[in-house]
Amino acid sequence: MANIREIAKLAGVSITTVSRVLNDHPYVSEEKKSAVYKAMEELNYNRNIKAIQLSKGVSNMIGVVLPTIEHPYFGNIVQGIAEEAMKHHYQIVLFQTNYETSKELEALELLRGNLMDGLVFCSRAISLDIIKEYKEHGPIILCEDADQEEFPSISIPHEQAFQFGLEYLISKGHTRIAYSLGRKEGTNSTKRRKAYEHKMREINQPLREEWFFNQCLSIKDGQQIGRKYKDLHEKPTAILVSNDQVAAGLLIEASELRLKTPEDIAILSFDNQPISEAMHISTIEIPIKEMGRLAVTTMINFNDQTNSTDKKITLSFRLVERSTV
Amino acid sequence: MANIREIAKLAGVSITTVSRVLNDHPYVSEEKKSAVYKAMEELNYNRNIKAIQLSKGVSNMIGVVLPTIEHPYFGNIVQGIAEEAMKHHYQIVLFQTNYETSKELEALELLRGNLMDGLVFCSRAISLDIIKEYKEHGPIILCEDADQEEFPSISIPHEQAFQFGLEYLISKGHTRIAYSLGRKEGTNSTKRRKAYEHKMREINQPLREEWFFNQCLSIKDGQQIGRKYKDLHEKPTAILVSNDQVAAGLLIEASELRLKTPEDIAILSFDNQPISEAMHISTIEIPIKEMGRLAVTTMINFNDQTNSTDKKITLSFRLVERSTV
DNA sequence: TTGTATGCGTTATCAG
DNA sequence: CTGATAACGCATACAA
Repeated sequence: MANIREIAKLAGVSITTVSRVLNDHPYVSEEKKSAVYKAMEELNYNRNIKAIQLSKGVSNMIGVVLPTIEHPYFGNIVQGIAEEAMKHHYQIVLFQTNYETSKELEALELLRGNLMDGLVFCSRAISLDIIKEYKEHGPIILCEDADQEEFPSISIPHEQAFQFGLEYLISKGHTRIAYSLGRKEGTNSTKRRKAYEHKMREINQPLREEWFFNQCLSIKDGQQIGRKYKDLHEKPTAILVSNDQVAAGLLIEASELRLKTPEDIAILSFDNQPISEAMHISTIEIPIKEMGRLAVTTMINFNDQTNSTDKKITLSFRLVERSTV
Repeated sequence: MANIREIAKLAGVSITTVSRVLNDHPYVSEEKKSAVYKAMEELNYNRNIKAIQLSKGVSNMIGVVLPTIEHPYFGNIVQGIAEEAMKHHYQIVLFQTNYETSKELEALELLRGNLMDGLVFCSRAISLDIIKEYKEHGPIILCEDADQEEFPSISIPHEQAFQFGLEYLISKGHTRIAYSLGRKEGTNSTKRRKAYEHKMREINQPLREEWFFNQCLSIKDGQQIGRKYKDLHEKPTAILVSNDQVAAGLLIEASELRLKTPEDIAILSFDNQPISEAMHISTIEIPIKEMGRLAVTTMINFNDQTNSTDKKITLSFRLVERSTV
């Protein structure tokens, strides 16, 4: 592995000159330049990026923390992150944590070790207090609407969106409304839950524990809801579910139970993934990919932000009416 | 940012001793050790991983090249790669290429620059000849059954699997069989196409160009097939599709066209993703996640492979009979 | 336009 | 058990 020093020696110039040629700096005579190129050719030279990064003190790498890449929601965020990162010549380091705090901590430790320039938390299990300890080691962007002012965040107003969904269902004549969430804890889920409880109180509906379905992320979880629905004494007329995958599963199970949608059970979900379009599921679209893109631009512009006012970005949502409500 | 030198100075020891403490080397007296710890505490010391990597000449990073993370197939591979990589304390650098050779080349160039220890090609557009030029810069693992001996590969025997699928359909009485592929070019698709043509010749069936559906990857593509099917003069009685997403889309469209499955059109797909289980789609399971895992172990063991006999790993497949055939 | 010298932060060798 | 010194490979301030 030839290095810059050997190139310099063979080309009969200084290391600096080689470096200049390498980085397209001006003020290098054509003769020296070609001598350097020739030497590089001869010694089969390869730049060592890690050395450059060490010397410059940056890595052009962004760490991305998420529970799993297999869920469309996170696939989408990563897609957005990747697209934007590529534009700015950043690489992406993926941390699949499966919501294990030890793995999330590992990502933070690598940020501390300067391996990456910054971190994007797509979702987290670890407490904000712990994350705060790593604040000095680089920009950390949160893709959630947590009640904090420490970190920039990109988020969907989950509380309003959930409330909006409930109001839409109510406007369609429903009052007996069930709901599902992706996680029991977790910022987004908590916000949604709060919105639900608030709204039900508003229309004088009791909170029925058996109308709340937890840990619902996949198609399978949606089918599970369908089977539980069947055994329910008191049946809801509508359900607001955590995402399109769950809605798809529920719809499949409902059709097998000979339930009509929306007549027997209306379904409204979130995300607007391709599967919801294919199955004509009414859904509330949230700009997931855009969230990923903004996370990257926010990170890159982190240092030249004079005011901290625009550190918390809130995206919008949009109702997509199809035929399950 | 305090460094090892400052720690040494404050602790009143040499750099070497600090390094020893940092790396849990033996032969350091307790007093010096605690002095070093104290200094580290005082100066708020953080190790610089890039410096370590430069010094050691390794990065513990694996580059993963794939067209998009949004497709379940690749999500699955990455899941496998991530799980195995984590075990061995490797990080993953993601390259979303969208099948653009320039982006694939970028990944190769970063391998050349020693940014990663190795590369896994989950799928590629770039020619093998170009990849070969980067062979010396680190282990490159191919997740495909290409006709080459240069690189280790993990693959599904697509030709046999496709053939097996066709034979299964034939055994169910079908002779008029359509098929879809994910890509026009691409190693796997080419293999599948070859298997199809061979089998059709065997049972004396003509090759009908309009029974071949290309570029089929998503649910939407599957629905598209359904719409095209409707307008077909000569209709096939069965179709072997590229993956479960496509099958799901086709099944949805078929049901909207009031077509019965498998009576009017039998559907057999590949992968055995959750969606196929949910929709009772018959499919040929291939161990995608396992492929990712093996790619990592192969890469890690790359150097201590004495013989090259086990460099090409072929995985198996398995028919999952459900109700679309 | 070119080169010298120093820094980036750590590990490894070798002598003591 | 300990430490000086040389890598690792490159960038850059400063001097010429």
